[in-house]
Amino acid sequence: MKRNTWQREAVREALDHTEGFVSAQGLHSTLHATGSPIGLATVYRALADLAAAGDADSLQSPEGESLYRACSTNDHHHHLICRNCGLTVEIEADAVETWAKNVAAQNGFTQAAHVVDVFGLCAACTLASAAAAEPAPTPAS
Amino acid sequence: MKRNTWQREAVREALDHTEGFVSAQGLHSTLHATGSPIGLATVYRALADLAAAGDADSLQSPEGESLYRACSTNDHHHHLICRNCGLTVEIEADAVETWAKNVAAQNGFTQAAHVVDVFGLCAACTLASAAAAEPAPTPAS
DNA sequence: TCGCTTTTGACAATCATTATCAATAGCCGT
DNA sequence: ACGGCTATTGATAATGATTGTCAAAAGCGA
Repeated sequence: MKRNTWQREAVREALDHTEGFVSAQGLHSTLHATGSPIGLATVYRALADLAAAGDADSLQSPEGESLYRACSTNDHHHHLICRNCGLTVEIEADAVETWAKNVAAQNGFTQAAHVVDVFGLCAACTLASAAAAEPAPTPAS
Repeated sequence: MKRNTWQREAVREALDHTEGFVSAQGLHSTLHATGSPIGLATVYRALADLAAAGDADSLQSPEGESLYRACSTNDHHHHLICRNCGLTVEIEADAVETWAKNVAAQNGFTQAAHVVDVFGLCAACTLASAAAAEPAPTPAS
């Protein structure tokens, strides 16, 4: 049976109050900062439960950490993430959803889950990056 | 300066001869199996170099490991991967390519890279899984 | 309220990956 | 072809995130 503990509530709430993605460790830090003496392992477990229950979305940062985000809507959507500043834009992808389902079905696959995320440089970072590249275009020794 | 070592060649070749994705560790094992006394750290480095040079693609499995695949063709395609037996089916996704590009552009993003992979259970594993689930469908206590 | 069961939490274990650093081997200029 | 400088290698330790362990504490039903 699933019991109702303040710890789980705390994690859920902390996640709700977070915009963008947080790592389990980050969320743990946040919770500690707000005074909760919650344990790290518990945060991991709560996060995993939340994700399993569909109340949270999880993805992996390019660095390999698992990031979580509150799933405010039932709508399944994906993200466009700036690899430099972390800006996250929610994108709808009905076309992709359908495509993924079809592709899986056509190949006899079931329980299809898809990883669809677009990483890039947002407008601001594109400019910054271009500017940073200017000063030292000479790799000569 | 970039030197040319047999180790790097070995990694590149091993990757070329591998269909689907391999983890760095897996590739290391494969290399050892073929007799190369190459070191694990070196495999990681070579793989990272290859990826940085655009000669290899990398993605992360749902379990958090980094998987690599040879970028043998200019054709950009994606994969449908069986999460149970590892069967990999190459899939074309022109529609997705276009979609990803558009979405990125619409949000001012540049250098868009997308991670589009579908994980699921292949037909065979679906059957096996269903069979395994049969014996105990009653969760009652 | 009582008792059983789940959950917690501190810590150890695990796993992939990266850093370290001395020894080796490539490459360049002579 | 040779010497020397320096990138690369590789064994191992370090790191860092995540998961397992297990006794103690708390929640929920009776």
